Amino acid sequence: MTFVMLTQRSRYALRALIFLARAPGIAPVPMSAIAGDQKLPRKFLEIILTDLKHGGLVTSYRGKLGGYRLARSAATISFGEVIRLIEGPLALVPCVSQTAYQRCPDCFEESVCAIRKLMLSVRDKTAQILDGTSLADIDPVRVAA
Amino acid sequence: MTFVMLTQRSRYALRALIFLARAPGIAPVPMSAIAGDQKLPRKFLEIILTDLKHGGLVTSYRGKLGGYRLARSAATISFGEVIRLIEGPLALVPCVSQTAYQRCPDCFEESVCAIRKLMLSVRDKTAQILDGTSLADIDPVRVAA
DNA sequence: GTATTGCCCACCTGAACGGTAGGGATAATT
DNA sequence: AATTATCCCTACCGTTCAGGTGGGCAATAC
Repeated sequence: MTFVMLTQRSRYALRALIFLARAPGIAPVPMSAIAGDQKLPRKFLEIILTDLKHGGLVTSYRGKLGGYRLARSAATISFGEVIRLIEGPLALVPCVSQTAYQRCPDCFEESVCAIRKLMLSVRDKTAQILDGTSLADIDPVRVAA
Repeated sequence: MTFVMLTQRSRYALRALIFLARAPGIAPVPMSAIAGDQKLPRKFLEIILTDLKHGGLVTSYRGKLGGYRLARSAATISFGEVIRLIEGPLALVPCVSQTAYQRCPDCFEESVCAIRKLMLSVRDKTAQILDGTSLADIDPVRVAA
C-alpha cells in the first residue's frame, strides 16, 4: 500500500523556500539557519538547495557570510514550479504531462482513452491550483509541512 | 527526477476493470482473456486481480469456466475507489488524507500550515473528479491506458 | 591564517515497483 | 475417474529510488 504523495524532498524544498521568502533584509541566509529553524537534516537540505539552485530558484553565496537567497521575487515562484523541479511532472500518467509528455507504450488510441481523459482533467485542476499560488501568496504565519 | 505518477498496477487495474465492465453477458471472464485482450502480463495481472477481489470490486469463480466478474454494477465503482485501493490515499501529503490521515511529524501548527491548505484544495479537486466518475461513465470505445 | 560558509563525491539502508516460477486446490466435462 | 481449465498461494528476484550520512576541498570575510 504505497502512497501517491509528495516526497520529503519537495516538502523540505517548499519549507526552505518559504523560509527564505520570509527572511528579512537582503543578506543571504546560511543553510544551517534554514536547517535549524525548520528542523531539516542539514546534509539532506544541502542536496535539495543544490537542486533549487540549478533550477534557478535560489542563488548561493560562498564563504563567510555566505548562504542562500531567492533568485527572484517570491511572487514569481509558484508551488507548481517547485514541485515540478524537485518531483517531476504533475501528471498522473505520462501521456497527459505538458512538460514531459510520453506516449503510453501499450496505448491503442490515445485520443479516445478514457483513463487519459480523466487524468487530463485531474492534471489541469492540479496545475491550475499549484501554478496559481506563489510563495508570496501564503499567510504571514509560522509555516510547517 | 522521479514522477508523481500512477503505478502500472493502477493502470492495469483500471484497464482490467473497464474490460470487465464492457464484457457482455454474465459469464465470468477468465484472467487469460483479460490479459490477452489488454496485453497485460498474466502473472502480474493475477496479483492485481487478487487485490481487486480483496477490495470487493470483483468476484472470482474457480474451476473450468471460472474467471472474474465485477462484484457490483459498473456505475457504483468509481475511479477514485480503484486508485485508493491499489495506490493508496489520493492526498499529496498525509495530513490532508480523508482515508489515511496522519499528522506530519514535524508540523508546528497544522491549522495554519500554508502547504497543507494548498494540498487540501488539490486533494479535494482530485477526489471530486475521481470519485465522481465511475466505470459506467466512460465512452463505449476501445480503451487503453 | 583562521573561521565560516557552500560545493562535490562517495556511500549506505530499506523499501518499493514490476515482474516471474511453480505448484496446489476447484470445478466442469468427458 | 481422469482430464482440463481455471483461480489461489508462496516464494523469489533485479533494479531503482527515497532518504539520508560522512569527509574533504574551495571560496570568502575578517
